[in-house]
Amino acid sequence: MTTPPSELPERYDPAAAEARWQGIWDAEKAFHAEPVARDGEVVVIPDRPKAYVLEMLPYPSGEIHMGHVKNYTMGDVVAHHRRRTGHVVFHPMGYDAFGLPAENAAIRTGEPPAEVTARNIAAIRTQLKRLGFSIDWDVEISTADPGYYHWTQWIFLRFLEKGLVERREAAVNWCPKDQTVLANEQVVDGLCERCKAPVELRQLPQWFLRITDYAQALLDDMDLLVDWPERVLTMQRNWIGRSVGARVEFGLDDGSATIPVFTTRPDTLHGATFFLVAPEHPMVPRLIEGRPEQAEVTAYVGTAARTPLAERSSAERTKTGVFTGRHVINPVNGEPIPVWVADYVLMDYGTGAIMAVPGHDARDFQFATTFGLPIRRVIAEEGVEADAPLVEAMTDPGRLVNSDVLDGMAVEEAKATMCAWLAERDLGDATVGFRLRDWLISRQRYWGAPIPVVNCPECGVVPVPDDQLPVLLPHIDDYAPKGQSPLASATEWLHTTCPACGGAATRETDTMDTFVDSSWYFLRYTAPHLSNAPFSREITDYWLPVDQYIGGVEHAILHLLYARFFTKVLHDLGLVGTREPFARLFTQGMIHHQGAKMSKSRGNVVPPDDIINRFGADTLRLYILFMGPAADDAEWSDSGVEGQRRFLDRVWRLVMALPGDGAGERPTPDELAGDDAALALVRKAEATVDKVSQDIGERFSFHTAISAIQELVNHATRDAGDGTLDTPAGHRALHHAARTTVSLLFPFAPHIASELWERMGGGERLWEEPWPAADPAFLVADTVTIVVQVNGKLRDRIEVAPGMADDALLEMALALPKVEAALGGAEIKRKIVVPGKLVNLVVARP
RNA sequence: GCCGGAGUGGCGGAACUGGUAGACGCGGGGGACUUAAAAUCCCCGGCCCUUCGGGGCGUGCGGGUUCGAGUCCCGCCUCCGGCACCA
Repeated sequence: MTTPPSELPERYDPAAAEARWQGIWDAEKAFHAEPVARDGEVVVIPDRPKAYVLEMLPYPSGEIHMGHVKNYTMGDVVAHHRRRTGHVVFHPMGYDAFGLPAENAAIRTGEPPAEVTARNIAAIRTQLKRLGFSIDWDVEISTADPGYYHWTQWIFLRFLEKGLVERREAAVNWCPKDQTVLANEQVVDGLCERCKAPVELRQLPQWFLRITDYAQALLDDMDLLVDWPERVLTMQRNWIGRSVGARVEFGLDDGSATIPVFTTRPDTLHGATFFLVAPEHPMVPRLIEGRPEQAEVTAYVGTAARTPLAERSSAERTKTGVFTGRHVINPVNGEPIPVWVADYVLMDYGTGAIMAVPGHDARDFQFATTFGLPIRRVIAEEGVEADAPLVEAMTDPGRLVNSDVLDGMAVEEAKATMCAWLAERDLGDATVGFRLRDWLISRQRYWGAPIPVVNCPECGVVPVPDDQLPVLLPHIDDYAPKGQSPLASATEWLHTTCPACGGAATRETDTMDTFVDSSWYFLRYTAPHLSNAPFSREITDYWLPVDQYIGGVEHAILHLLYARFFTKVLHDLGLVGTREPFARLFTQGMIHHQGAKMSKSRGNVVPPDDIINRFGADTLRLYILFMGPAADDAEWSDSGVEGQRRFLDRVWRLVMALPGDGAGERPTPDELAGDDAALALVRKAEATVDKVSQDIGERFSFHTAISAIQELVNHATRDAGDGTLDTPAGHRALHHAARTTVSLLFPFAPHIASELWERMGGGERLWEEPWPAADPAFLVADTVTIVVQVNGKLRDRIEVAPGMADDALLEMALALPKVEAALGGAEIKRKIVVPGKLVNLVVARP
């Protein structure tokens, strides 16, 4: 659409109206909610029901995109609806402001990240305000503010006290381009999620949060997440990867030590013919010390360390390994089996060592075949000989063979029996393994919350005392990565005294993963300026859990798992009352354009500001929700946007052309009696109220809510145009339909709705007008359409009064000429009557 | 391979509990208004056949249950997402 909005007065002018209403809402603090924790204030907890409506906070890149528009518009519709249905609505906004992009800009331009970020936040805020969201701007936060990261550090120290923080040397994912360590979650297909450089493994001292301690709780409490999408729960389950099995101790041949393994198949222990340890296994140097194999094994370990992660973890790759010259004793039969080092064994899963059962594990089978190691059958299918040779690993169910006391048992029985057998002899026990790894939170970067500890040559790692928080980011001149944190170059900041002994010490120079910041932000909104605590228990107990959380499915694992973990720990520390942060979650689909995800590199981005400039914010809000089911991906269409603008213009014209009389309350059925068109329109309005309320309140089905409003507007416009409503009752019906339309439209298109509401004499404060409730008297129709079928095929329809007796319906149906023709004189074998719906006549098929 | 989700007109989609398939919107065709255009309004759009009354077929494919299936069951196919050398 290239034509500028007409200057004609009857045309709606979004620019003027939107600016005006945004000004009114701002001045009135229309969307501020209490309670919020403030220094020295007594808290009053409301007795009305609350609704905490939250959308995932944006990273302040400086520009919002259509995904943000969709996310925040959905949240805004829900917030408006809850507000007008009697809830105290908390609807805050903030910025996930630490992170690499601002730092990378600093490396390029030398401008401090804090300044880049402040400018970007201001730009984002302006764009969000242009969309007219009902956000409580009084509680806005930025995770990069010292007032915020003070408490991120404080929470870190609580984790430290609870033993949930660990500093350890570990093989970590290292991105050579970003010069930093990555969390497992940030490595995708062996590449850095951010810059796509191949990730390397490095042994470095790093900081971890022990999320694995909460693996089981994270699984168990999914029961509390009744309104989470199934696929998100599945993704988290896959990620946590619980498997039930056993820990089994294998003694070294010289009796000097035992090496534990984790296996999910303790039933196959008699089939273990060799033993594998990971190259990084701490026992490796001891195993080969002074042996002829030492040189070869050491070389293999070195090669494994240099092999890129993606290659090493590829299932297609041929198995490699090297014999250590040593043996361990299989505890079930005393048999010595050879110990090999193989890089398909992962040090950070299970115990870093496995028993190899080539007969019943595909990977072990391949290894045995490659290196000529024995393969033993211990399970046989029905009708297969116990010693039948295996040409591939047999992983199907069957009966145990060649397994002593287990012989003849089914797999499940054998597992249980073996676990009991091992436990009795103190050789192992039933246990559970998780795929989930501890969360690596240290980053060798500047723009993050400094890890609040001091490294003292005498005392080791010493936490910074609470009263010395926050550990502020120092000013530095050069942000370029050098393999260690740029913070190390701030010498004055770096050198400090040990809080424990007072001697010379240095500060920790690593900063925290930004996912730490965003793991608790939903709590800080309730106390954005509180200076002596991160939040107040009394107030978080009122607001939490978040009633409706909305965001992109790309956060299904990372952010949502971390935030759940944080909430559980804070709960166990007695700091919050809830075990889960987000009671209901909605994950939205992405907006595509020209067949692909919108991205700068593809050049297919449609900037929201452009659309607002051309059509107004209301049109954009309406269109983004009308595109399709909110959970699905949707394809951007310029002409689709125009369609929604046309709709708003139609609403505008409907209201502006309302007759001078007829305004007022909803007419009663009696007042409309005898005026069919007026009655039908009021019925339509009431049905629309019902439909829209359900679609917003229960179904998250915004596109059908909008179509329902469009149907009402079409109905009213049509009847208003052709004179059918040119009666006193008709005018009242028309006014009621228009008022209902505007009221229902408000959550989607708040500016034009407010403007029209005011022009209809409703005043300024539509945001707090009670949500309409349908009058049930109008929801029962005075006629219903009965479908008449013959053998299940539609033949005719009849209009009858509701509640007509079955016999009467049948009689009418049988009298229909079309039905008579379809029956063709055949005998009716069965008559089905569904009251209010249909009649189905069943005859013998010719 | 394992787990989860989805397949409906030219397009996005609707049909919520088994009961009128295609609401609403986009695009398309025709018409009114206009000097013309834009805007607006009206009409027509699943496919095939038709003597213009209507008839047949139709929701990825093949079966089944049922008076009746887009919806339920069984078996496939395709697409999307997650996990995957995790012992």
